[in-house]
Amino acid sequence: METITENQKIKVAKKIKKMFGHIDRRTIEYCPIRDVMALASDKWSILIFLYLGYYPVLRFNKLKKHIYDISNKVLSERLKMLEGDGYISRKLYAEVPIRVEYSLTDFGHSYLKKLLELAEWAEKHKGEILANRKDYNRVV
Amino acid sequence: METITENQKIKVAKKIKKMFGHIDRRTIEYCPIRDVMALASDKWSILIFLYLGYYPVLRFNKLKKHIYDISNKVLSERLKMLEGDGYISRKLYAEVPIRVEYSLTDFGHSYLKKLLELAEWAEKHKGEILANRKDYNRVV
DNA sequence: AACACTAAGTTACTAAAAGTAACTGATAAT
DNA sequence: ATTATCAGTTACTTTTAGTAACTTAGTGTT
Repeated sequence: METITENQKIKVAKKIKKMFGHIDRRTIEYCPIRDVMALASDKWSILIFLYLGYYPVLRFNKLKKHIYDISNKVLSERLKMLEGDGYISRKLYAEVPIRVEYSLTDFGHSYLKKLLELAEWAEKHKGEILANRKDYNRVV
Repeated sequence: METITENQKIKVAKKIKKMFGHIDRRTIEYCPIRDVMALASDKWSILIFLYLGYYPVLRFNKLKKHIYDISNKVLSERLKMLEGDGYISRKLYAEVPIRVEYSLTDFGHSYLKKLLELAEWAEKHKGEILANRKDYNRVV
């Protein structure tokens, strides 16, 4: 694992301070982490971002087939919310049967770029995690 | 918003492909996104990471006070899981009353570094999101 | 003409997860 | 003797997620 110096830890703490201002007040007033990330870092949202980053345009059922174990209900909800926050665009073709195409907006791509780095970290470190993973019902 | 070029989009798609191999098979076999991120990008986990990045050592009730609206139950569960996956270390002092200190491991700091970039993105773009946010019960 | 078929969801229902509030256990201070 | 502390746990309620059947409208099949 890449070692992290004390200096880097201090840098991170400063960044968090800068970002939050007075960190504790921010949680109560308005917290972008809670507001923005709750949707955008949701487990299903992440997969939607990644699949739409890989396949530029996907229809509802294609996306569902890729994620394979998401329900219509939740996929539909997440797509609406992600559309509502501007990450995703939805194009409706009034054909028969109906056709709907989903794709990332530029805003969505901007987010995905950052999200991907986190995903790459996960991919890189999955081995460590699985090796270390312990039953989390500790004794003491 | 920073514009994203078509070239950058293609780069992202390639990275995703590289990361997943054949993306669809991976979801069914073992997917680090699902496994790792489901815990580490959870809405409460994110706050735990950020507070432990800001305050290097926190006791249970202090952490709870900072996050302020997390329940004992969920905080306890998340801490166990994050400890189990190696992000967090837990030091128990058999004093009276009992004292337990939580802090990030180096592994946890390594993850936080990446997570922070995503959080900074959220902080930077929260205005746009709130301005664009639409009631997600669309009509058509 | 009657029937199944399609895509993109919605709906009613059940199961799982999260939130709430009271409780635990050992000790020290009042 | 009562109250307080800390780090949780437990039983119960509420919210969220998962399941499976249904919808809508036109097209192709029998």
